[in-house]
Amino acid sequence: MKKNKNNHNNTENKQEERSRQTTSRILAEARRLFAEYGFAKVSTEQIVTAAGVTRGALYHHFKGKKGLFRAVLEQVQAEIEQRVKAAVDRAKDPMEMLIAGNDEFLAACLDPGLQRILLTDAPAVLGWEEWRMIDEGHVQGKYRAFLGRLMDDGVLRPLPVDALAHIISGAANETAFWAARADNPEAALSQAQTAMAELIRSLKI
Amino acid sequence: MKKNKNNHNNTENKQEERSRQTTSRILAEARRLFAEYGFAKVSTEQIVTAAGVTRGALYHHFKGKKGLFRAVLEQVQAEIEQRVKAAVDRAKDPMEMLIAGNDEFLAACLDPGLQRILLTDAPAVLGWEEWRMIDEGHVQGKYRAFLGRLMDDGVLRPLPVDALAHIISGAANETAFWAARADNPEAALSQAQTAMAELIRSLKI
DNA sequence: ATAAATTACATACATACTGTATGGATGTCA
DNA sequence: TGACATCCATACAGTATGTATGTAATTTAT
Repeated sequence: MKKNKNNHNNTENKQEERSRQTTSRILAEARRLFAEYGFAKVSTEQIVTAAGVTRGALYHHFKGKKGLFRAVLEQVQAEIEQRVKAAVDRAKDPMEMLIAGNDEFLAACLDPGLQRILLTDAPAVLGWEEWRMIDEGHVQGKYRAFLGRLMDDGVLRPLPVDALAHIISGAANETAFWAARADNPEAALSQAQTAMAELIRSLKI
Repeated sequence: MKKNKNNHNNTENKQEERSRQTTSRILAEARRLFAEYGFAKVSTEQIVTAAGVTRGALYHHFKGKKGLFRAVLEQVQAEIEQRVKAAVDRAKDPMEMLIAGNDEFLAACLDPGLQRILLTDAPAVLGWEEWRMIDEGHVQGKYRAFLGRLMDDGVLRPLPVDALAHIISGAANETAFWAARADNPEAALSQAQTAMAELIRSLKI
């Protein structure tokens, strides 16, 4: 037997608990260090030392440095998705949902550390295709869905949905970089949100 | 004395010629390998072997692997700038120039190898800020210039120029990735160009 | 013209980092 | 309780970068 399958509820399992602790501590330190210094400049040794374990633990729980990065990325993506989803749900009609989601995405990406992980390192480390596939399940997919729906409803002019989804999401990514580095990031964020909203609205029929 | 200052015309200088040869061969092989495998997966040894020299030559002419990458990037940027410039010059009014330049940029970025160097690896290797500064002098600056001019002329709605320049250029970058990976890249390119042109035109007053 | 100095590399070396193999300690289950 | 699995530390091998040193070719100075 491998798994404790009939351990239905919370029969306390010390190993599982220990694993979770170690895994999450490695994950947390990796995220902090990747955010601050970037993937290439952080060694696995630094990460595990900060987490109070050895590289053995890292390679036991993750598929190498890349695997660890992937896990960090998924965590970041999940958090952003949650924020965006909440903002979207607060909006009324689809058009406002799209814009609210975009606003929230821009706001969430205002942190340079998060940007480095999500937008700078991820495509380089995982390759654009894998990055895109991961993002598709979180942010990118939503853009496409809303744009498609808005076109079907006759709110937006008919345009190639795929192309447009990438246009919008690419614009958002790059704009987030810019806003984060601006002299006044908050003001820049606001400008970026306004400009993108204007642009999206100008796609109406 | 250090320099051969009074070597005005083509008094043949063997050392200079040799340097140029070596430098350009290293540069060419580096570009080819970076394009195919990405910065991280190519070793300096591979590059110099392909170029028929040793790592000593590389470190003599460039500031390490990063310095070599920077040189490759500048070369790529210069080529793209030239293509874009030519396309812009062929257009009539400023609005058409902007769109023609954008079309040409998208077309130039259709090569995945070029994308990897210019859009994927460059920000990760050099950091977003240095990447931006380099691009500012080539592509990004032109977007801003045209957008600013079109607003001053009252052709485009008044919007924050900086934000808009990043929106457009970010959209172009991401769209290029998408088009290059599409089942039919040529068709996707065409769609991307059309969609972006539509979007830019919809910013008119 | 020849000695001195500079340039353009090649070679050798020190260091660092990744991934894997191995082993031990603890926990789990029959 | 004994077999087995899990978790993780340690040791090791391979590879990569950057630097220091040496050398031959070439340019400059006298």
